[in-house]
Amino acid sequence: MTTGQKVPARERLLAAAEEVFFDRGIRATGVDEVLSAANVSAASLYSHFGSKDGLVAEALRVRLAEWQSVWDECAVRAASDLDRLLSVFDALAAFRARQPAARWCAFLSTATELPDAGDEIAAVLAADTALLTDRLRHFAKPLAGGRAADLADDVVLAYNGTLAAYLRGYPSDPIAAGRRVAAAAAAAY
Amino acid sequence: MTTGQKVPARERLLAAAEEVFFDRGIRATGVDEVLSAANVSAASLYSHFGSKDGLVAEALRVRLAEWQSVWDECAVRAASDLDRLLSVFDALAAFRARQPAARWCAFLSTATELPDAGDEIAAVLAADTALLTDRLRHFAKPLAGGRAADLADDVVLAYNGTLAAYLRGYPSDPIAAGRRVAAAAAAAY
DNA sequence: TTCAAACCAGAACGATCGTTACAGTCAAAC
DNA sequence: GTTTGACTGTAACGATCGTTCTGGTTTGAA
Repeated sequence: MTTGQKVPARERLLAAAEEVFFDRGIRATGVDEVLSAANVSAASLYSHFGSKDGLVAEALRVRLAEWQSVWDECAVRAASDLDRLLSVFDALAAFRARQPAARWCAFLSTATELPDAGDEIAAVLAADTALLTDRLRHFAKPLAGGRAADLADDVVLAYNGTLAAYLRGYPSDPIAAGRRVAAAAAAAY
Repeated sequence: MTTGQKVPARERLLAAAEEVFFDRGIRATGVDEVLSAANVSAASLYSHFGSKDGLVAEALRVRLAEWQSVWDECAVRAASDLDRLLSVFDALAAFRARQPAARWCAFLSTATELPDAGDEIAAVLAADTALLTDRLRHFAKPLAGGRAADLADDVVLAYNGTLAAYLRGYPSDPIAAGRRVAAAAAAAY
């Protein structure tokens, strides 16, 4: 079943951190829970990441890279300009399938839980937003021309709404509703 | 300037709680900060509310009542069926004008910060969502008829997106973008 | 065999947290 | 004048937190 080669402590830590921090909350989860979930000693955590915040920051960076690659695949598979614009919702569906227990969005929930987060963490959150806006503006170009930035704003807003819908528990099918709203917005251009 | 009559400790506590909890975060703010902001002793807090969570719950109840009354005023002022449906965005603008420092939505941020919140707190969050869906379904009736529930879902999603936009810092004018997206969704019915 | 690196378990640290206890002050009601 | 209730400031409690320290085990290369 398993490959047999031992997974390094660093990777076990990152996997455990993604699970417990983003499912159960960063502040709600003590370092000890991460350590026992990863079967790792405290010394390993602090030698690899320096602090709890350091681990959070690295876990966010990993997550952003994975999210970007999932979105990549979905975008190239799009059959039309509109599908490409809306591929962010397909990517979200694919991304969430890996971790159904996730509360909602790791980046936005971190922004809520750590309002005074250091520069390292804030930079990842900013990178997520930058990725989102840059791509959507690019994808919106053939559909809205000079008003591509406005259309991208609309899609980001619908995407935000989909994420927050998981937190609120309503609407019950966040991705379907988000995609429908984004499509309606695009139709207005 | 002031009326001269002393404000009871209970009200001072609620005012301070709304300020510090919803601006700076619940978990990030210790009880001591609330006490000194309200100029109140610890014994008063615990005799009035029993616990920090009890204070949070009551502050949320107050906030929900105020939000509902602000929305009331905006809804009756609406000049058309569409305006009435979109009045939730006017209400949000009016509500936020009172407390510009607020991070984003007190209910959704509480859901993020306190994933294991007790029944008392969870009930207020559920009541917020119930208020939102019930009203929007009612307002959507003359516009979408039998599909009023679907249109209400779309508006809730756009509303969610507007709130999360404050957290993300994008789009830069969350209310304008949310209203525009919700209007586009309504036009599809 | 020796050495260095990676990792472990476990105890302990200082700080902060929510909460309680104690003793005293003040104003209004009887 | 006394009593009552609301409130105060301060100190302390136990728990939990992030972090560090100590000492030992394993592993692979020199």
